[in-house]
Amino acid sequence: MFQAPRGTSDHLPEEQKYWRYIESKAMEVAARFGFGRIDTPAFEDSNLFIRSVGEGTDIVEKEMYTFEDRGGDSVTLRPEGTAPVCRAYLEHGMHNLPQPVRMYYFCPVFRYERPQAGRFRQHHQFGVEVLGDADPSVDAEVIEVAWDLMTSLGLKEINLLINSVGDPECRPAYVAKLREYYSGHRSVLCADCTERLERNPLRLLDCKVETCRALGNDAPRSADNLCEPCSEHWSKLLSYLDSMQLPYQVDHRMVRGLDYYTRTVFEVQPVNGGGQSTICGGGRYDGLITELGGRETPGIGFATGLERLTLNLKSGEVPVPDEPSPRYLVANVGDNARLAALDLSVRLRRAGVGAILSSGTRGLRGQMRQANALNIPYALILGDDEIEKGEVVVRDMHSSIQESKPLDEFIEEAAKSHGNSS
RNA sequence: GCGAGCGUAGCCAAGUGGUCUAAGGCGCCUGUCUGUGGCACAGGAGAUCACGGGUUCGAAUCCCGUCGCUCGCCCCA
Repeated sequence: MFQAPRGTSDHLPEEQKYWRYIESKAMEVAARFGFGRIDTPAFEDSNLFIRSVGEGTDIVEKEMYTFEDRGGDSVTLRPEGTAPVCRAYLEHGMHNLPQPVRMYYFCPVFRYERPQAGRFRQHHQFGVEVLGDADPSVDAEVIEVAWDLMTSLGLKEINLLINSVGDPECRPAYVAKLREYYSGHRSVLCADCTERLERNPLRLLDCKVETCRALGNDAPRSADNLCEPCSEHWSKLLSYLDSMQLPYQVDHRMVRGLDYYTRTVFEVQPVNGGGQSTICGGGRYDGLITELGGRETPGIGFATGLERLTLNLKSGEVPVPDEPSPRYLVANVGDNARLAALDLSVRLRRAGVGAILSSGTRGLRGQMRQANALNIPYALILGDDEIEKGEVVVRDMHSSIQESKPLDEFIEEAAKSHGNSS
């Protein structure tokens, strides 16, 4: 038997209500904030991601689905959503549009990782990007989009964490300072952190080993070591967030794994989250567009994982509306009735009304059971008697009240009311 | 990539070497109710016990490998 590849999963019809729910809320929020949808290819030139995400990152080093196509070009299944959007911005000359350009996307993303709860090799993201405006009010707006989405989804017990990681002006000095601080405590660092000290000192801050955590408390803080412009950006952002009354917490330990982030970074995490709990992450990337060969263009965005959101909706017992069932099930008894039932269901559908033909190989009893199991509000019954009189029995499955109606009259009424039916 | 646990019908599961031609529950189908659902009762279908190999007179049960899932690390949505 075949099974879905490791780390991938099927989203069965019974799961779809969560996806529809998230998609509809996200599109609603995006529309409210003036974002336009963009869809980009599932794969891109490999160099796009190597350049943007960063050569030293785990994503590029060991997680990309990279292969040579039949023409000999190296292509990569999209491991994140921001770089393709930036590529599209450049390719289509969007700097000629009114700035900033606000876009959102839904897309699958692919990373070759070890699967775990909340971590997959193919997962799906909703993300937004704002390109062409460096003002901290844009940061505040994007953070508001993220928070607005989380709260409109009905998620509770979540934290909004923000930090500033500076820019190429001030970050090197900060990293050096950090390295110096930790070097003084080399003897108590865990093995991983000793390694990190050389490769990526920022990562020392979010180590989970107790002794390293303790050191992190007194470590130099990024937000205290910003250059003048970054510092001004940071303090303005904080004042905007305050006036917007967003319940943020500054987290000096938060660093993010993609090289392109500058200044503002933020995440949304469940209060009682485990290892892979971040449900939303993003930040500013003012250097990314130039890295991809464009003129200097600031940008900021975030992405959320639909699978993780779904997990949180379920564990938080957030009520999610059911997918609508068809309004009618057409039951039938006897061979003549089967044809008449087929005809009736066709006429209803062509009139825009949801109807399914029940399996006539079952008895009426079985067909009623089916209507009940499928949560269909009305059963229509056709038998020899009804056909002879040109009528149909309409049974309200909720109240169990049923009545005979002339067939044509019924179809006309059904067609008329389908717009405002439940 | 590292460490650990797990894998019995669509789902949840009992069973830890012979009594397993594998219990029970949910769901599905049928009947009681010959043209009427939700309840109840009865019956039925559905499992090469993840896959492959080994040990043994005998394996769902022990051993090895593979695949997959889960948890922690790493990383991230």
